[in-house]
Order: sequence, then structure tokens, then C-alpha cells
Amino acid sequence: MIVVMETKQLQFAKALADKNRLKIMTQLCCVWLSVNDLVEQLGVEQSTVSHHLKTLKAAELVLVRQEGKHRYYTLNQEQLTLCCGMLVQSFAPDYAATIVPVSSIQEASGD
Amino acid sequence: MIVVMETKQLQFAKALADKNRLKIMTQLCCVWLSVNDLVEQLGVEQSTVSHHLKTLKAAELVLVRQEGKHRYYTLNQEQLTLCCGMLVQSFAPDYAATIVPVSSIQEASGD
DNA sequence: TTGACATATCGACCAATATCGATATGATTG
DNA sequence: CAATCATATCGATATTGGTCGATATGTCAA
Repeated sequence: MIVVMETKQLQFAKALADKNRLKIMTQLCCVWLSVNDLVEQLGVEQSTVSHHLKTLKAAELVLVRQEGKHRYYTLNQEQLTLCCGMLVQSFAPDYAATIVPVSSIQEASGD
Repeated sequence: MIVVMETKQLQFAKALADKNRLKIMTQLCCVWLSVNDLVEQLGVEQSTVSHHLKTLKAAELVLVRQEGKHRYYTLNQEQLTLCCGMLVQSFAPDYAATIVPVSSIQEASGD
């Protein structure tokens, strides 16, 4: 269980640890964008954007929806919140109890 | 302001994005350890541990205290909590209001 | 000051990964 | 089916960053 969390935390941190991926996440917050939309806004090659999206997808930080020839991505706010809560639980136990009631998030994510 | 946060978030994510640094953080949670203590527990060279501690220090994720010839490190739980709150505010606005009251953390950190 | 110990820094090497260009896969339309 | 557009994957290259060994800096005791 703890090992699983450590792996998840590493994957989460690595997913965030790139300038362009953070930019992508910023762009994808609260909206659905196609890969080409992101290509235009970031100014890097399409293959690069796809590569980053794959990394974010592996970390479950983005959701995908196919529509016609387009694939629309958006940020997975719930997963991000869970990961942050996990970090606080692991590394800030003095704050975890009062600040981040992760249990309530987990309840809300029952699917 | 937003630019500053993005830089901070990148630094935070990069600081966490290494297996050995996560191990160090785990070891330093709630306790003060010397560099040599960490060297023994991680099984890597002292120079490597110092290098990681420098990275964590730059991200303000550890606190240092000199005592005799030893330097004792511990995890900065408050900073970690702030960074996580910042991430949720930036990338999970739908959750930020109800789950992570960052303002209360900032109040508690007034110095 | 000298010696011993603890930690930080430096230089070199190597592994991981970001990027690009080219190509393959997949979806839609005619 | 062929043509076109959108995205994913692949191979090569460049850059970043982790690691080590050696050395420098700093601290304390004799």
C-alpha cells in the first residue's frame, strides 16, 4: 500500500516536472482542447505534444474524449486533488488532519 | 504573480521527481537527521545525498539546523502543504474551495 | 595550529528524457 | 476504395540531471 503510494507520488511528480507539461495542464484546466489546439498555443511540434499528453494520461492527470477526427483532452482535477492530498498525508501529517480531508474526496469519487 | 507560481510549481515538482529525494523526504518526515544518517539509510554516496539536499533546500522543502559538526535536516511540512495547496488552486479550482482552504494555511504561516 | 570528522562543491560520466522529423495509425468524406 | 485530416508512434539527437570519486570548506578538539 505504501509502496503503491510512493510509486504514484513519483509518477505524479514526474508528470508535473516539465515546463511544457505544466503549460499544457494550464491550458487544459476547465476546458477541452484538441491536440492541435495545444500545438498552436505551445509552439512545439505535434509529436512533442502527443508525447507529453501520453505522460499526463499515464498519470491519469488528463481525460480524453474522441469526437470525429479530434481527440479532446481536459485536466483531471479529481486525480490531481487526490495526488496532492496523498502528498500532504505522507509528508505533512501535522497538517493533513486539519487541512486536507482526503477521505471526503475519495467518497465523492465513488464510481 | 501567476508566473511566480508557475516557477514555484515547477521547482516543487522537480524536487519531488526523484526516487532518492522522495526517500530522503520520507526519512526526514517529523525527525531531524544528519547527512550521514541519510547516507547510511539510502546507501548512496555522501556527495549524492548533499546534492539532493541542496535541491530540496532550494525548494524550501527542508529545514536545516547546525549542531556541532553536524547539520541536521528535517522536512518542511508547511512548505509542502503550501505547494500542494497552490497546485490544487491552480489545477483543481472545482475542488480548491471546498477541500483545501489554503488561506488558513497562509494565516498560520505568518512570520 | 594541527588533525580528525562532517558536509559541500567540483568535474566527469552515464542514464533518463525532451525534442524533432518522418512515418504509421485512425477517422471521416467523397 | 482513395484522399485528407488528426493524432500516435518511432528513431535519432540533444539536453537535463543523477551518481560517483576527489577535493575543498567548515567545525571542533587537542
